[in-house]
Amino acid sequence: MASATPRAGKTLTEKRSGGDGARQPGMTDVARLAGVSAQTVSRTLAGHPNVQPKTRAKVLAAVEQLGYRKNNAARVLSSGRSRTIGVVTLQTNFYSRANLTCGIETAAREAGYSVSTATTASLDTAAIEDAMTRLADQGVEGVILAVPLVHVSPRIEQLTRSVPTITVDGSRTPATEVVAVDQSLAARLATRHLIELGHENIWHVAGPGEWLDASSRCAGWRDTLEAEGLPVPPVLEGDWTPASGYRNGLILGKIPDVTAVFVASDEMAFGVIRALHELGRKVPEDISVVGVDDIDLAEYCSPSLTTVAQPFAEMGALAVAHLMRHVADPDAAPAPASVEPKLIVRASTGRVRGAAG
Amino acid sequence: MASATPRAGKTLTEKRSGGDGARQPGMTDVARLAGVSAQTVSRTLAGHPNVQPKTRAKVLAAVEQLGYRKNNAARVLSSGRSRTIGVVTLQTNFYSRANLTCGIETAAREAGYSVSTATTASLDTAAIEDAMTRLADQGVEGVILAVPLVHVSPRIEQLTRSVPTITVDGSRTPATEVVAVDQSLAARLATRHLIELGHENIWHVAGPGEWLDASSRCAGWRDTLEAEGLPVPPVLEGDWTPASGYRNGLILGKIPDVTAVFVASDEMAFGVIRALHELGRKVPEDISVVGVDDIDLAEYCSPSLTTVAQPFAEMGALAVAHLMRHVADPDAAPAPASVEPKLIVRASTGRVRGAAG
DNA sequence: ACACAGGATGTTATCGATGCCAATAGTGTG
DNA sequence: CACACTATTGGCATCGATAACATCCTGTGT
Repeated sequence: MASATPRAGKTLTEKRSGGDGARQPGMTDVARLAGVSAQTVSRTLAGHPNVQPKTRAKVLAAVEQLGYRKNNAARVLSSGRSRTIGVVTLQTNFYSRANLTCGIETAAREAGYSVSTATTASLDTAAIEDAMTRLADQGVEGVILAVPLVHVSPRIEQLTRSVPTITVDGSRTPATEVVAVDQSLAARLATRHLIELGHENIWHVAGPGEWLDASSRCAGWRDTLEAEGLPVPPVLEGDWTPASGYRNGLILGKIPDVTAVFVASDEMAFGVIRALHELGRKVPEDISVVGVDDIDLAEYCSPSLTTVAQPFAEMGALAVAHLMRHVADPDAAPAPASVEPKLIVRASTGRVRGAAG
Repeated sequence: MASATPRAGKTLTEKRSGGDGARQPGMTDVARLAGVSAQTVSRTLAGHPNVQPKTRAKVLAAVEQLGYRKNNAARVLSSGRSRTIGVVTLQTNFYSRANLTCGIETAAREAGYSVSTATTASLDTAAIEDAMTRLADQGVEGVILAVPLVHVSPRIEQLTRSVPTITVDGSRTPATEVVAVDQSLAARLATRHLIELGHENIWHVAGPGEWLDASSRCAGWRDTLEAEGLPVPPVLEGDWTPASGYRNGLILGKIPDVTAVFVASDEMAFGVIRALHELGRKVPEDISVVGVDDIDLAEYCSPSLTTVAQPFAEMGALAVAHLMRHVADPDAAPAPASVEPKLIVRASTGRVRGAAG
């Protein structure tokens, strides 16, 4: 009986052959063709310095000829490094998400890393745990948590301890660095702008309270008003959608004294403006509106939207940079980074009616 | 001399220990603790039926106790299946991209697959080749090409042959299935709607000519006009951005006879409307505007935008379904799928002025 | 009661690349 | 001219899980 060994060899062949007998060439195949050892092939491909140009050329030629491609799984298994980072985002198609992941992807690629995404439908601790677990199981070297964490569950805590994690615009966990836009500053810029235009009754349509950036913006708005000795009206809360902005706009438009609104996102601001329009209150003549994000459309609605721009792409790059540093040296001290937002004045804000020119 | 073997053992330990001596438990550790073989652990975790409940329980308990997690790289290497699919998209933050990837991610997860993304900055053949190569090197089992391919280079051809590929809304390659929205229908719906409102001079602001969906929409618009015996005005071309819509809107607004415009995307439509507004031409009283996409904001601008909705999320799911089928049976005959868009009438279109009521 | 089918579990080889160490070749110095 | 030293290259074990094969054990039919 030609039992175990030969049979295993045959099995191998069958496994690889997708039906046509061809097999992906391996490093050994390349090595044989080039007349060197597999090890030398590995070194050549890894860009190791100590390889003679002549040898390198031979190897590269063989690689070319066979159409050889490195097997990623094997490389990962053997080296223990996956060269992949994971990104956790919300499933919603917010402008910010699209831009952020874009910046992350680009920066990661430049650092020689791949990106694996895991989205979560909700801010549920369980859902986020699940997303992070999926990434961890995939063997990512680090994770960028682009969701606003409210509670940090023990499980998440544990995960962030075993996998370097950077939180973007979220709450800070003990083991996590945070890269964030200074949301409080964004709110102050917007509110101050309105105050400078003479407004004294400035309302706020906020994002969901569970979101850190929503509450930061709210706080920034409140602080600015209080610092100026202006009244702080009740907060209206939306869910980031234009529809929620619209609903709140309908409420706002019926309140006589309101002359300005700081809305926590451009999308909601669109809804607010729409509602005000329907109620016959003109923007900016009757009411000034400021948004946050500077989405592409902000400049092209009527009136064009005054807003606070957030450098999403740069944030993505920054997050990757921090993550790389953290991956390289897990013991490095966390260095939270914050990026400054920028006020962009357009046509949706104006001097309060009747105010001194 | 305790030479080679022991030393290698030590190396291992050092490699794993991230400084604290703890090591990720492996399958053998679990097996030892549960008092079974590694194979049984594997079977249990793979949900293999032939495992006694008692044994399964022991294994699961051991897994739990050690906090064991399967090593993905090892699994992939040994099984030859990565359970990962790749998605190639453009870096631009178009609404469609965000929604599509969302649908893909969700569907993939439900099918037990992970998603790895690769974005390309341009439609360059080289850039797309690069993105696909990155994914292929990562060992994805299939690829969803969510970019509109113009030319299919030999290299891409070759890649699609070795990796099951589904193209979304792109041109059809020999080895590729296509899942697409019927863009021509979208254009016909929009154009017919305008015709029914009495418009006879219907212009079109198209997307970039290299994009298949742009040219399909353009063709659908042209065909409909010709079928009705209406004049076919010159095509204005934009680049999907609101800014390009604005530029074309400025041109359109100065042409006296124009009473309706079919714009190839909502974002451009916003720009067009904005320009018309600035020129003092009212929408829809003077000019009716129809967009395509039904972005979230379409309903909340003034006037709310009549548009043709595209079921992006469903398309993503459909693409994944087709890909899974293709991965399971690479020899299956391609079955192109097409999804129907839906006209959504809002306030940016109206009867042509002076037309019979 | 015995043989046999079939379920449950263990054993072995292997996936493909890399890290460490050994071996060899080539260079410079006293 | 010998020795030390370094630049190159090869050999071996190994990462952790799985497929195929071998084995053992239990229940059932005649």
